[in-house]
Formats: sequence, structure tokens, C-alpha cells
Amino acid sequence: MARPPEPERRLELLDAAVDYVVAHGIADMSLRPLAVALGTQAPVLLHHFGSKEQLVVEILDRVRDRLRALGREAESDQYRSGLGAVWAWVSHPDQGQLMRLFFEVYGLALRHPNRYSNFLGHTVHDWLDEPMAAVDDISATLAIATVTGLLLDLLTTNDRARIDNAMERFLILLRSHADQTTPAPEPSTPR
Amino acid sequence: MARPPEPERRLELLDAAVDYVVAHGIADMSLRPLAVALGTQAPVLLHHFGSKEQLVVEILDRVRDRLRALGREAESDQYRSGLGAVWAWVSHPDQGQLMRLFFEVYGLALRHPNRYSNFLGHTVHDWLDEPMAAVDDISATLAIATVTGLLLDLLTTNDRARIDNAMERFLILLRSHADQTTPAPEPSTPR
DNA sequence: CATTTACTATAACACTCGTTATACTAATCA
DNA sequence: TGATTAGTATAACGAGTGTTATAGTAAATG
Repeated sequence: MARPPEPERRLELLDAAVDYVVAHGIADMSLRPLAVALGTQAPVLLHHFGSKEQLVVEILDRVRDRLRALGREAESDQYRSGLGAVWAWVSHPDQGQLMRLFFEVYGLALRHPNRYSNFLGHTVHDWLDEPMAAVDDISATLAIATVTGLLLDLLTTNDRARIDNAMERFLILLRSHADQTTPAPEPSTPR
Repeated sequence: MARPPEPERRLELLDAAVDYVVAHGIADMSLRPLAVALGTQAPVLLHHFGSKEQLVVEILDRVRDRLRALGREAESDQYRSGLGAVWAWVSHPDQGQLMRLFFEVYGLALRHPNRYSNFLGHTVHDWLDEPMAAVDDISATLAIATVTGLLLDLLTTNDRARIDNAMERFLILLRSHADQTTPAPEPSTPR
């Protein structure tokens, strides 16, 4: 009948919004500043996304995608493997803003589980399933928790040496325990 | 000259505000709802605390006190010791709201380090110094990170069995490593 | 061309925010 | 008693919020 929709525009806005949120956080994001940063106006965002809440949902879905992509990059690391590779990728300064956002959303989600159920329910299991697929649930839980906790420490104290050493010690703990329990252990971290 | 100040009233309001924040979170705390919950009005809070920002600072100082108290309670645990005791106390359901607030503030502090510098700068080192005083920095870093990460998992998934098992496995890892390196290890977790 | 629809621009609405001003009562001291 | 200060109410201000209404332009179909 008439002019066809242009889904490109919507995706363009969404991608730019994700970049903005990664850079500025999501806790006190508001439509008007976001819109001007994107070269448009608040009603345009509402026209495309319906409501702020829906926009936030779609932004966080994209953030989840980026976190999953990070896990896949760790898997394809050619110098390290397993948990060491995950740590190398996740703790890299380039990922600082993204991981900061990760913990920011986590903090908000703890108070409003319903509002962030997509993010909350899936993000942890994304990691359990993909980079940690080869080990049992308990080991994966421990490994992910350690990475998470060290990362939180790193982002707040920025004490790279102390925390890299702690990660190294954790990898040694895992390896020495594997030496005790299995006669012919693999040389790298458990997979 | 005239009517003397009544510091009791101020502390009374502050204590009630801490309870309110522990229950409702601090990210979207605002003066008016807080005031009515405390049976007063927003201008009264500003009269006593100067500004919302100052009130938040004082509330978080109190929250930090409660977290420190939790560490001391873990130290006096008569059934467990060391890291196992810390985990038992910190992961207890009674502390859920407090620990949720802990991660909420952490998430906010990652974006606004200056605003939450008191909380951010001291809370981690409180733990390094008190419950973890007996081990070296690297071991303490690893232990606190693991507790932190597991706690975050517990608060979001509530999967108590899986996470308690992961903690148990971590304690076993530490013990077996101690067995390898020291000839006469202590029976409990490393202190 | 006329119509329909997609997108954009401007203005405004109702609401909440932190904060301030003002008036009022209560308690202490000269 | 009068003066001074502490604490408590009430109202209001300016700013910012998400959202809606309205009008205008752009692009496609009949």
C-alpha cells in the first residue's frame, strides 16, 4: 500500500544505543541524553522501540551476545586454552567497559529479577554451556565463580599483578589436584 | 544559650534508613519514599544530613560496619573455621539482603568510583585484613574472589546444592595442595 | 495524482526528583 | 520572661523523567 518499513534504521539505532550503554552504563540511562548522543530525539526512540523498558531489554540482549562472543573468542585462543584462555580474554583491558556493565546489570538484577530475567537467567548458563562445556557442573561453577570474583576485584582495585597471581595459583591448584587423582593428566588446564 | 542538639534523633533516623536501604536497595532510593517509610518528611532528612549524597555516604558507612561485623562473626564460629566459616556466614539466607546490597553498591561503584570511594576502597581490604589475616595476599585474594563469585551465583540462581558443592570442592583443592607442599598439614581449612 | 504508511521534528503533559523557603512548636539559657 | 536554637511541618521551585499528541516530510502503491 505505502512506504515499506526500514528495519535497518532500527538496528542502526540499537547498535549505537548498545555502544552508548557500554560506555556510559545503564543504571542512570535516560532517553533524552541517549537520543542526542545518537543524533535523534527521544520520541524517535519510543517510536522504534515502544518504551524505554523494551529498549533496555533489547540493549541487554545485545550485550549478552557480546559476552557470548567473548567466550567464543576465548575458545579460539591459539596461545592458551581452557580457563587460562577465558581469564586472558575476560580480564583484558579492552573488555573493561563491557565487564563493568556486566556487573552493573548484575547488581540491578539482584533487586529486580523480573525486570532483568532475560539477562539474569541466561548469562551464567551461557558460560556454563560454552566455554565450560567439557567439565562437570561443580567444577564449572567453581571456575566461573573464581573468574567472576577475580574480575570484580580487578575492576575495582586494578591491581593486575596480585590478581593475575591469584589466577595462576588457582590454575596450579586445579592441575596438582588432577595429578593426584588421574595417573596421566593433561598438561593444560582441565577441559 | 538555647536548646541543645539531640544526636539521638539523627542516629535513630540513620539506623532506620540503613534498614530501609538493606531492604529496598540504594540504586533508586529517593528521599520522599524513604522519609514516609521512616515516618517523617524529606526536608527533615536534609536538615539532619545536609544532602542526599551525604546521607548515602553515611548509610554505606553503616553497611560497611555490618559487613565487617559479619566477618567477625565468622571468625567466632564454633563449628567451622577459616574459609568454611566465612562461607557459612556469608551465604546464610539471613544475609541475603545485605549481600545483595553489597553487590548492588559494587555495580554502581564501578561506574562512579569517586562517589563510592569509601565503600569501594575499604570493603575489600576489610576482608583481606580481618578474616583472611593469616594467609598471604595471593591466597587471600583467591579465596575472597571465590567466595564472592560463588555468592553472586547463589544470589542469582539460588541453586544452593550446586554452589555448596563447588565451595566444598574448593576447600578440598586447598587442603590437598597443602598436603602436597607441607608434611604435617592442619586438619581444617588453611589459616 | 491521491492515498497510505514510515519516519522525524516540536511541543507539551503529568510526574518525580533534590532542594529551599517559611512558618511553627519545643526546649534551653541569660 | 525573652532570646536563641533544635527540630518539624507545609508549600513551592526548577529541573529532569517517560510518554503522548500533533504536525510535517519522504517514499511507496492504487
